[in-house]
Amino acid sequence: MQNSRKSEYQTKQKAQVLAYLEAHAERHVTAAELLHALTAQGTPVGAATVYRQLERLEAQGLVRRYTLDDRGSACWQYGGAEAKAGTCHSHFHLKCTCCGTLIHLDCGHLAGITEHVKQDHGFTIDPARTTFYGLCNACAETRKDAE
Amino acid sequence: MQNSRKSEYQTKQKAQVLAYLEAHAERHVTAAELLHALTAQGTPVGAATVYRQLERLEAQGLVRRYTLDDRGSACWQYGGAEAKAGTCHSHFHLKCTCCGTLIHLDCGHLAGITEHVKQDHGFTIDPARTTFYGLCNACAETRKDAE
DNA sequence: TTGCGTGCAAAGGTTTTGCATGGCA
DNA sequence: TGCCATGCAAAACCTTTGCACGCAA
Repeated sequence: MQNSRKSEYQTKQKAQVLAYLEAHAERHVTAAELLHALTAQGTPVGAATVYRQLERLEAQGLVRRYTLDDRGSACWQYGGAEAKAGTCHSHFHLKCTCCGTLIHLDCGHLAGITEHVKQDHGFTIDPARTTFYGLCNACAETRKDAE
Repeated sequence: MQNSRKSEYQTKQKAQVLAYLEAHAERHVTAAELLHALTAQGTPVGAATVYRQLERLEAQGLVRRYTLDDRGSACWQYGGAEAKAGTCHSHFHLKCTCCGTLIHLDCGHLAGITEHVKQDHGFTIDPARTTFYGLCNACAETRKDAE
């Protein structure tokens, strides 16, 4: 494996995609949304290019790809500095199934889970892939009122 | 909201789909596999019917729908008696990203997670939706050798 | 100038939907 | 008999791929 990477061009489209993901780092973004938003911005980017850029960004570890079990549409989220530094490997993520917010959870209690499961259950959890689904405070309240 | 459900017919196709899911309860089954297997069995079922049955079974809580982030293909797994009895709500699931095995994890230590996160982080985890991804013992060994 | 990145269009696959027919109650 | 479920086919949808052109280095 080599760290050296082939010459990579700096294009407007690449900058646009990355900029949008960065600007909405707290949310997950679908390919369709990205496509539509860039078009609305007056800097339309082809679908193929969007997917290719996302694929590359994912390979570089700058964004993470999620798959909501709604339909077959995937979504991406900017991990940026954290993902680059690799700090996200040591904690878990909470994702609200209602509003889609992703919460980074740095907590010693939670960190012990990985060890516990490995020791007692013989299963190596991959925190980078594991996400807790549930309801955030705001959505829990809203739903409580609704029911 | 009514608990009474409309009259539901008992058809061969429904029995076939459920039987196959039950017979492979330890695995996740894709729609394509289900379709192919039933055809091979000599009891072919239309694609539309398979999807409609899966949708219904999911609504009834008998099977769970997963989405592997590989491609846009979903997969289902029988939860059966456990899902019916609702016991799966109190524990978490471990899923091997390598072989796809699903492990039910009943553990007091893990059960405390939900409470802890709710208390300290204001987030209500839904164990029924949350799955830990990682490597099971077998796959961890295999991968260790490979690398 | 070189060759990577882009755009368009077409292909690929999965899942959904409409409509006429068949089968369960 | 009445109505639900099925099957077929077509559509919708997301994503990938091929190829020629444009643009960054």
